Amino acid sequence: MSGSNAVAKSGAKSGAGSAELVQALVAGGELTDPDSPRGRLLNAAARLFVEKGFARTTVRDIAAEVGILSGSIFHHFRSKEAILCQVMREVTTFARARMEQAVTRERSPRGRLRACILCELEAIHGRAVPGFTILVSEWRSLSPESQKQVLRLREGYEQLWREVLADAGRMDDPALARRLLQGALSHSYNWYRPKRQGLSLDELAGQVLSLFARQGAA
Amino acid sequence: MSGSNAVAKSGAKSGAGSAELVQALVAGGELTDPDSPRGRLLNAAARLFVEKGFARTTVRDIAAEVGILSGSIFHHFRSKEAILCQVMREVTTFARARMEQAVTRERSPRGRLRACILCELEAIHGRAVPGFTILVSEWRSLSPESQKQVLRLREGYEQLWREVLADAGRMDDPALARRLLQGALSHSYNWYRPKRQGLSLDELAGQVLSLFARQGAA
Amino acid sequence: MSGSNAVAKSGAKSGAGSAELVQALVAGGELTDPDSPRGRLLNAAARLFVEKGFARTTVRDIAAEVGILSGSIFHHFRSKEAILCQVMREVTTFARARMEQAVTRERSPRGRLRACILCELEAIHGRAVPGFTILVSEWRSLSPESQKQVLRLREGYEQLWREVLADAGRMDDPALARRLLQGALSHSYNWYRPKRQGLSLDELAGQVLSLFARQGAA
Amino acid sequence: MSGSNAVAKSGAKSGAGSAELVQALVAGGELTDPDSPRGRLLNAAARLFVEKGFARTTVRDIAAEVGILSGSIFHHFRSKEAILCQVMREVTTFARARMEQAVTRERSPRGRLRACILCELEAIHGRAVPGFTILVSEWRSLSPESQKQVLRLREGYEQLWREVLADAGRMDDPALARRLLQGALSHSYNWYRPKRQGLSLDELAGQVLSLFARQGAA
DNA sequence: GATGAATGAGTATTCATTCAT
DNA sequence: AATGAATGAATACTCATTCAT
Repeated sequence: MSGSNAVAKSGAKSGAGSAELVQALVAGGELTDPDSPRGRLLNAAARLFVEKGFARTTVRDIAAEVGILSGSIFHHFRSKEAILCQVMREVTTFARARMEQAVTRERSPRGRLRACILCELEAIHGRAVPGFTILVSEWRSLSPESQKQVLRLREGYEQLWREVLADAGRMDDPALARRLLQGALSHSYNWYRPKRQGLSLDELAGQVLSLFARQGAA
Repeated sequence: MSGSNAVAKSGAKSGAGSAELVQALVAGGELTDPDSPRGRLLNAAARLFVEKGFARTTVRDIAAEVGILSGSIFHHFRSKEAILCQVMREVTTFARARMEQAVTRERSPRGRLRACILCELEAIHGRAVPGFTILVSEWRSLSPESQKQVLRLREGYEQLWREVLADAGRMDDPALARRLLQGALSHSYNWYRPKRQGLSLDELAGQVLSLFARQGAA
Repeated sequence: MSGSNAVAKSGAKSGAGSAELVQALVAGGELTDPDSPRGRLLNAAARLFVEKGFARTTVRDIAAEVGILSGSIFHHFRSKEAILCQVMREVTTFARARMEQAVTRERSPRGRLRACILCELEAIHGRAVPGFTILVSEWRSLSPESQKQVLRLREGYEQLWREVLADAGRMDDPALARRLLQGALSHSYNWYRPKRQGLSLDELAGQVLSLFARQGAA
Repeated sequence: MSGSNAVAKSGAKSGAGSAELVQALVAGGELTDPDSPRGRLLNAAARLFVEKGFARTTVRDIAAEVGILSGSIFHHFRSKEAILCQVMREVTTFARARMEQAVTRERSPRGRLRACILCELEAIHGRAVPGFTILVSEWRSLSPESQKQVLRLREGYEQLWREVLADAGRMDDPALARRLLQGALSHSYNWYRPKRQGLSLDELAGQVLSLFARQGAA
């Protein structure tokens, strides 16, 4: 999903090396080459789904975005829903790989938790991986079968979160904490604007961390 | 919005007296009588918008739900969007009145915060006021003009939240705290099932409170 | 059809005495009393049909114009088309009576022709009888049966025109002349604006007369 | 607009060479090729608008006329009104080109006036260019913006008329004369039937000419 | 005579999808 | 792989008309 250029431009700390990560995943067959026609289609769709929502995005919109006609899309994807599904799969794959990388770099439990928070915030706000928010916002637009596919891929991502959370604090229930955190973070898409608030994502991550794990555990 | 029967059934602690609240608001012209044709339409629409989303709900669906034909809907509302707007207005009005009531009953700052959290959780999960979640999930389905109308009504609700938050703890930024909390709570619609988790809304409110304001401030 | 007030206000030469004419026709059962509910309905409908066209005028529009609800219209008329038909009948009846009156007053053939032209221009431009233009513009909105009814009433009006034309000039074919004249006059509804052109209807009648019967015959 | 076959069939004097004229205008991008799907749609729409009126013609009617389904129309035109607008534009373009051609052929002022009259009569009665009458009859069905577009194209046509009129007679006001003439001619659509009256369009043009410019000016 | 609610057939328009070229 | 035309079912919305109260 992630356009290599977008990654390059971001310059975010945990985004360093994202271009290489994409290349590796493409090479491993886990991601579609963002420079292929199919990859460009996925990127355009992801952007539009985020911007206007799945139902309000037409295949014509997507086609126009990459400069082809709507009919031609169906040479690449069986259906509009298949595009959404693939976007979600690739977003999930990439977000997971990226978070694993980020977590590995950190040594303290609290540092790892902070890395997870920042990673997800960056994903939500389109640093490196456009389309992450639709995993939540368009979940119901997916057929049950597609949902299962994506859930399988998502498993590891959530597992990692829970381990980091369990490790980081004295919370009784890491799964619950994850859920609350997920809601808090994904909702930030609706209000966070870096320019307007004069608050960087990194700072926001810090605030979230201190609010959720205030007593300095770990 | 809230059908008096739904309220009666809920039996939730802070829901006590909701039927009377609805009656008072209807009498004051702030709410549509849930037993009028228009009110039944609003209730049905709210339920469907929550369940399937605004875009995937057809006016036929709504009409069928109350046993009329689709064309007849436009005797009561100018457009499908006007229904969404009115649902949001009434949900907002009711949620605000209900939270004010609940907050008034509490004496300690922490008690008031807990009351707010519980109130919003109950709203989200359809105790007393079906349709609360679409304030977030379907916000973009509303035209800018309608958004302004709803925002004006929402103002007081958010103001109350910020006051309670500021009062309850040592958070530097009540507005930020509110936003994170709002995301965390509203996302619970996607995962919380009272039966499955063996966790009551009241208990969940407690958990949220302890996570967000752990060190026992206030 | 003709509102007595409109007539009173017009002050046009040949319009003098229109109020009395209306009263006489109402008394004779040929016209609906413009102050009765039915008459007000007909007047409102006539105005709207002229303004927006029959197809684009809804029964709601008509009802709203006289301050009742759309359903109530059907206590007065069987259908929307019945309103159009009745408007046309009354317009025709009145226009004919009015032209007979005007022609009688003139002594010269040319004077009578001029009176006819002025009469029709006044009818077209809503002096005294709103709705005259729809006799042409909405003719096709009428069912064949209704057309026949109106045609029967119109007969005498056209007969009078042809006599006056035959009498006034050396035209070989008064019927043809009438048709050309009718088109020329009725089209004036689309472009003639008394204010803008600084041309009174009376002057316009003069111009038309000199163009159609230039050599001063009669 | 004009199907080449229709032109070929007409055999009217001034219609000679109309097929070539259409071809030239199509080549110049001023007219849609009447054999393209879009052109067939325009032709069918023009005929139906003339026959039943714009409001009473459904897109289904138009689609059925060319053997497609109603939805497919919107592949070619943004809206029903866009079809009306394009019909009017093409009718105007063609009528103007045709009249210029006809006027050029004549040497005397009176001959040129007669050519204009005949040209417009032929246009009105569907010789060579179906849809001309809707320029008058459906003018109000057009949005103000579309009206402006058509008016711009019509400018030259009316300019030519006024020049020919000014040149042909001693009329004080060519613009007024044109308006009366336009009304007289366009109304002929409602009554002229070549078969019934035993009057050819050419003869009718002569009668109109002698009525409007009787004294043999020019 | 009027109301307000409902009907039901009809409207233009949208859009994912198909397919011959 | 792409095009352009078409499909066909669905969409929101309109409106003349009916009818119990």
